[in-house]
Amino acid sequence: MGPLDGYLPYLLNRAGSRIATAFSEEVRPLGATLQIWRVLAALRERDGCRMGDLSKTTSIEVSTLTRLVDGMERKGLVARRRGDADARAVFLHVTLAGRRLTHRLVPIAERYETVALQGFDAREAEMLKAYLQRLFANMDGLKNTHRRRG
Amino acid sequence: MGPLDGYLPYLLNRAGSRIATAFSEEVRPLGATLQIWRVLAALRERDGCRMGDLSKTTSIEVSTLTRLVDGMERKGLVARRRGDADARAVFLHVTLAGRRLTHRLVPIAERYETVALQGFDAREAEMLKAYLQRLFANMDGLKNTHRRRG
DNA sequence: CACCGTTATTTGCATTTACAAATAACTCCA
DNA sequence: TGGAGTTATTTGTAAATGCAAATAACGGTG
Repeated sequence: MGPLDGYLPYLLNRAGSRIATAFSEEVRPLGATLQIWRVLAALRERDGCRMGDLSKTTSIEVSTLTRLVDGMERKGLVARRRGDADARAVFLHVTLAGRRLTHRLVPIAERYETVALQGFDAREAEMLKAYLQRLFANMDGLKNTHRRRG
Repeated sequence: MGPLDGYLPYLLNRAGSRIATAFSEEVRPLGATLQIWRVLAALRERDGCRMGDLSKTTSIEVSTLTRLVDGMERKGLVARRRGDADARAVFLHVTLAGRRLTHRLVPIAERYETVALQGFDAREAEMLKAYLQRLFANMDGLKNTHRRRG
């Protein structure tokens, strides 16, 4: 065990990408991808949200999200709807097909959560999650610090 | 706070990508990228390791790594060396310029660790790291399960 | 030694990604 | 009302990515 194993961003990335690739591989036969799942999961939580919000909750860059949503629209999973109060905004809605796909993905996602947390008792799992929330909040705090100061 | 905030892979990805983008942005002026840092960090721990090992420790897909290393070689940061015992293997070595860049990146990386863990006491930080190690081990356990069974 | 299956790395190619610029629509204020 | 400055999304374009196929070299066996 070298110094890397004590370096938090490394541990974070290692764990995250391991889950990501495993999940991706598993949902591919369903015609889904990890990014598609992220969008569907976000919409499951709040349907009809705008591109910008979706970008924030999924951590997918907006321009990337645009094209991802293009594809999902072509597949009939979601539908864009221009805002009527504010015509700049675009609201994204899941379609029936999208909901069906979501229903197939949810149990897989749940299983991954279970597997990832194997050997954790409830208290430990909660602590890990709370730590990750705090970590994120810390990073969120200095958002744009680097650019804005210049 | 919706169900997503209790979903571990989501929290992991959110925290990880936030750190990743912030770090990337910061090292860009130095002519570095996050991926370059990952390679240099891995080599700092163990110089002269093979492409395959490097792929594992950095979580960068081998074919991606090949091209990344091409670029780093062009920049004079690393040097490939064909194995003499096994001519299939390629061993990667940091050059002087690579070490110099590493020295400039290390303090930045350390700062990110500090910022990410702001408000954590030593015990909490250690627990978080230990949890992430366990999480990774859990995922590592079922590596390739999906494909091999077929 | 020649062949076969395996392993390490690279290459081909289509897709995904990100930054920056463009577009479109808003708000505010003179 | 008519800019000026801002915000939301998309598009242009170059680079990064990942899968699958290709290449190269290994180990063992006949």
